[in-house]
Amino acid sequence: MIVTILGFKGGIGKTTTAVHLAAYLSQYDKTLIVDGDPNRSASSWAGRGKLPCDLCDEQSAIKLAKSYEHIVIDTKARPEPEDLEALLKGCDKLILPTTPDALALDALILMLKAMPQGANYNILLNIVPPKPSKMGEEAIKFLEDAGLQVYPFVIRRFTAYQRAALKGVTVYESGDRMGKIAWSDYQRLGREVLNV
Amino acid sequence: MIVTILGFKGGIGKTTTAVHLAAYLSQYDKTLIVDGDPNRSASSWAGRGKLPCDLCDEQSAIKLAKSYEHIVIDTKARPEPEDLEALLKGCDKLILPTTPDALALDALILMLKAMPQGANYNILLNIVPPKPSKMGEEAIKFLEDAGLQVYPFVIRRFTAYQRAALKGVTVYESGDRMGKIAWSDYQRLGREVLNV
Amino acid sequence: MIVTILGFKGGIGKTTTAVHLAAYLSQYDKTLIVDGDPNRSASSWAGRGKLPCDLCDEQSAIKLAKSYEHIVIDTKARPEPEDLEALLKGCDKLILPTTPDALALDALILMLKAMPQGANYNILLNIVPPKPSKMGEEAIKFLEDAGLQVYPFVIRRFTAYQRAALKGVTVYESGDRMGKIAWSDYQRLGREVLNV
Amino acid sequence: MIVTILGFKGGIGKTTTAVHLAAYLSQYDKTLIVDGDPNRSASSWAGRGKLPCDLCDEQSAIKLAKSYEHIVIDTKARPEPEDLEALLKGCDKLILPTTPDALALDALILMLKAMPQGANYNILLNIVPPKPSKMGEEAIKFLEDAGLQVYPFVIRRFTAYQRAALKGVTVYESGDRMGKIAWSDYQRLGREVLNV
DNA sequence: TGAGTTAGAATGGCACCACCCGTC
DNA sequence: GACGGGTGGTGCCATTCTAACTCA
Repeated sequence: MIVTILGFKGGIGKTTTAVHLAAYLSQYDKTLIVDGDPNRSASSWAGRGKLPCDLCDEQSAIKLAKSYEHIVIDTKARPEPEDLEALLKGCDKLILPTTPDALALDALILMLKAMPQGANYNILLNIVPPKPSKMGEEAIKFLEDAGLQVYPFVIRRFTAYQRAALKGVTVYESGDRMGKIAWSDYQRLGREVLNV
Repeated sequence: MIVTILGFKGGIGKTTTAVHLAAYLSQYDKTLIVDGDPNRSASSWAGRGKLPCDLCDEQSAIKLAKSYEHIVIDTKARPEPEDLEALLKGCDKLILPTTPDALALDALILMLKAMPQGANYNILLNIVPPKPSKMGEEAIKFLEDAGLQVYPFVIRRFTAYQRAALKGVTVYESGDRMGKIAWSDYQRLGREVLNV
Repeated sequence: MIVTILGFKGGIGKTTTAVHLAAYLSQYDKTLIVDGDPNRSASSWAGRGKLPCDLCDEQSAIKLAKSYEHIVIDTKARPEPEDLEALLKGCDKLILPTTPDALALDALILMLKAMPQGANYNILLNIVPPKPSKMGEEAIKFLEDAGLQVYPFVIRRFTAYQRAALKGVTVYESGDRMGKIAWSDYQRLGREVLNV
Repeated sequence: MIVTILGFKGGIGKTTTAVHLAAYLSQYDKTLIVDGDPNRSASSWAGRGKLPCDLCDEQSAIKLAKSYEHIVIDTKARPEPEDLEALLKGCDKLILPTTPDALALDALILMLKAMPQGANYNILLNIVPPKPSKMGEEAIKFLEDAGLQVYPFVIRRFTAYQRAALKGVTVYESGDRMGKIAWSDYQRLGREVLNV
């Protein structure tokens, strides 16, 4: 399965999503992360420690692809509208992470106007403030009302992710107290992705 | 005074910084925000409500500039290295907001390698988690150790900013409980900017 | 019990009455709202949030009716006189909400001339201005003097109803400050309806 | 000038608007109210007292029209979409009163989808709660954001209107304490109508 | 008829409490 | 395991304005 993580702007946890989804998939089969981001964020993550899956850049991806069962592609931010069609064709599943704030949601809806009908994509609410806040549910409701496909669950905000990035590992292996709890969010996403 | 807000990646509160710094400056003199971001984030903010200062795009900026005492420029993310020199010459002060996480700091240091010596810039730690967390101080220490110019204070993370963006006003006028406290962070920044 | 809410003109709180009476009845038994209004007001209300009872249109009503203990029918405004007899036969109780202003009362009396003798109906004064105003009592006295069957209590006017409609819930669950007080009016109506 | 008052649902002050706008126009020229409402609300109003302008039904309107400078038409509620075009052609100005609650606004927007482009119409916020409430401004903002033509002022809610209807006169002549204040709202509307 | 008084509704402000993340 | 702090919810006070009553 080829999963593409697409971000329309920076700072919405695109790389974190790619790394942890790949980590989940690698529990079941050989998985490769393709770091297509100009910032090389995923490579920077992996370079600090040891991820449970392999990583390469876009150039090497074509050659390596045939050896892996699952491929997670971390694309560059702000794709041109003409790239959208090609991105959709080149993957089995397109995941669009976003933060639940107004500016990000606006930019997301603007970009999705160029999305072809019937595309196999899903919006993923990311970096959602902890429970007293209702931003996550409100954002899901807002996007659903706009007729968009949104995952009915969210990835919560935890400091553990930043600490994991610093160590170059996943939250599950970060040794952080909230690591297991944070990991459960990505287990939920992983189950959803594998069921399709 | 012309202040340029430069972001090397998205989601680090560039627009929030531009809007609130301009709001601070407008207390003392006529201030203009130039929205150079391709997402038109500042315009989107202002369009929802009423900001205490005027706003225009880059094209109109040249004509309007002479009528304003202070100009705050919200640039596009990920400038090309060759743009850096021009940006520095075109302003009195360059502010580079960043979040205190490892990935953002890495990208920032990477970009600052292309920065000319003696440039009049300052890094601003933004969206810093609340006090039990030491991320803000650690990031400041890390950047100072790397020989970079960092403001010795930070802008804290508050939900009030997102609510203010939704209403199209500054946190000070958002009526939010933490609005005044959040505003005090930008007062600190504003004082620092005006003293130079 | 089948309760029909009949309005002779728009804007007299017919849908609000149907929704809240159904919510009261659903505390005791399974209740269904039948949205017979061409504007689909009740459906619009329920579509915004979550009502404590089910809802269907007139076509589905026949099939669903047997599964419910109580049915509240929100009819279309301005029924033809020949529909009156059928409406009366098709329910256990007919409630005619009206506002306490002269124009609405005139139209109501005009319509009730076509009402058969001995019919099991009751007029409900709705959207009554707050207490310094005597419109509610005056309207009740006026209708009683005209020999009509009027409930001896009223439903007061509150902004909470509009906010509840916006949220798609009942006033009791709207979280509004006056919500509980407004709900007490419908509790009074509900008790009266169940006692018959 | 021929002004048509069109209501998509009942209870939104259509007749009150027709009567008071006609009263305003009759200060300057001979004015006729055409009572096209099946409830004969305007006739009921006039029948109780004395209005400063004449009144007739739709049948007599054609014959009487030539003797009057201004004609205000009170149409029936819930016009069929195919009537819209004819209504627009048959008048110089179309006024659509509405209350500022969510249900009425929804129904209004639904109806305006059938409105031809470039039509000379204006929405009038009517029966607006007194000042601590922000419903009036919010409704205006909501309708403007939807791209509709709304008058930038509102007609406030006053009990004086109901008392005036009972007496069969305008609020200005009702002797009510708030009568003059209420009348000023319709003066604002009348000036706007005559300027066009 | 006009002015002052009182009751009640609606918004906005502030203080208090519960919950949970994040550090020690 | 304990503490500090942000976030949301509830309840209370102040303000403004309508609507009715009373007095001159």
